[in-house]
Amino acid sequence: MKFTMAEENYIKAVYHLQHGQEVVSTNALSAELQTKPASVTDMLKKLKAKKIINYEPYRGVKLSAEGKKVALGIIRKHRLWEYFLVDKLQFGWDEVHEVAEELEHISSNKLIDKLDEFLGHPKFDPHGDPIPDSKGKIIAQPQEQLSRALLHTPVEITAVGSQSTELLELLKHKGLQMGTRLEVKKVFDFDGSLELRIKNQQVVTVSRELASVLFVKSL
Amino acid sequence: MKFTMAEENYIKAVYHLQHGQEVVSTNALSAELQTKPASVTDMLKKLKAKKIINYEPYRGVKLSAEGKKVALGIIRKHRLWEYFLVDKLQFGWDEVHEVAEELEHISSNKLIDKLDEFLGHPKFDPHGDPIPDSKGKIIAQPQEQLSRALLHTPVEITAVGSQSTELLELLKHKGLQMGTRLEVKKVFDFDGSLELRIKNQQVVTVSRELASVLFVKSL
DNA sequence: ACAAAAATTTAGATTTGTCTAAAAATAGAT
DNA sequence: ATCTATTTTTAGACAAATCTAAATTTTTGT
Repeated sequence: MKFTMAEENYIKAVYHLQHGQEVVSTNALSAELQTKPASVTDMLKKLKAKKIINYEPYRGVKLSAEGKKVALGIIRKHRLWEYFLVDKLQFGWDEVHEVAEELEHISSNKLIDKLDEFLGHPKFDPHGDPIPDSKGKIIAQPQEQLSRALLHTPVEITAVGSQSTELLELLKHKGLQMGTRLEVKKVFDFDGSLELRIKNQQVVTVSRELASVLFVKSL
Repeated sequence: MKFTMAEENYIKAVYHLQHGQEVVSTNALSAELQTKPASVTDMLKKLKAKKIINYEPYRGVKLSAEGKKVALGIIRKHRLWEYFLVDKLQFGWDEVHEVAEELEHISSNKLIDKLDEFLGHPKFDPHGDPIPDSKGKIIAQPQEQLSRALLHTPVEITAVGSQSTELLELLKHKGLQMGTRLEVKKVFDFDGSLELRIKNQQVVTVSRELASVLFVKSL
């Protein structure tokens, strides 16, 4: 089955919002996609007719089995292109998201499989998110939030929970990126902010909000 | 200025059809773009309003200076992507056109400049067509039609005059591609067909139509 | 349990790019 | 020079994706 760009963007948004949630609300989709709730309702009807989602009016929405496959295909393309941009074209890891949003809609399957091979079948994109394989299989990452890391224990940043320009700008400013090694030195109960020591060098402070979207693994 | 995909396709079509012709007709655009003449008229009004073309009703259309710049930008993207697909992803030179038709609409200038650099600033695409540089400068190719080549003179194929699937299929079948060396052995006046000897080996016959869209240079 | 608030859907309109059918303009042939 | 054939444009309609405003359903607080 073929999909328009708009349809693909809705499918991807449902997939992303579905994590944790049982069903996704019209309002959540409207916020994610920067459209009005009324527009979301229209599209949900269309996707339901195509059997991509399960949807009953007022009851929320989830992807069908078929919908999940489609979503993983789009995410595979997005993350492979991001890897290409960083690894081959020397983009910064914080500048690739918008471009990949366009590239992910190129339809050729042959293209994406050859790109995958050219890149050496990478398993993670530059933000640390796993890349689905050509059958839609995706490595489940045991992600630990930085905000729950133990004090004085060396960890490495493995993923960021969003690709917003604002978040990526903040990370760059603090000197944090994928693979950065650090320890939590102190937690302030007042506001949940953390004091980190990066690679035994600079000390930086991050807010509770930031610490909750940074994922780490112990070293 | 930003353009929709449909607008970009019209701009590119006017550019391609303008070669040789003084002005381009509505019917020619309608044939090239597989749309009805009435749709072409609508779009021409829109592009005229954006000052991309010079157009007076019933009088045909040509690109403005600005329009030419836009067209060269799109062609640059198309040909760089074709080069990438063949050189890096190992596509056959006859399979890349359709995919490049999609990739050429990706908007990031940074992407295309980095791609150009990654590819080593190639001057010709896999069909032998020159790639405009980032300022829109394009090497004017002194193209000689195979149908006008001298008898018994070694030449090399440097370009093909169209990217239609049908043409590319025929070339593949005849064992002809970019860089193939051959000599014209005989010209049949009855139908304008040519007998060629490829690399001093096989002899193949090509029609007048085919010979007129193959471009060669003397060796 | 029920009224107010919030979320969601419906109804009707808009924009973009396309179409068909009909009208108008141009070009060609004698 | 004029009439016919061809080309092109106009007029009106449609599908996709969006919007605003109004109606409806669900949730929440007391």
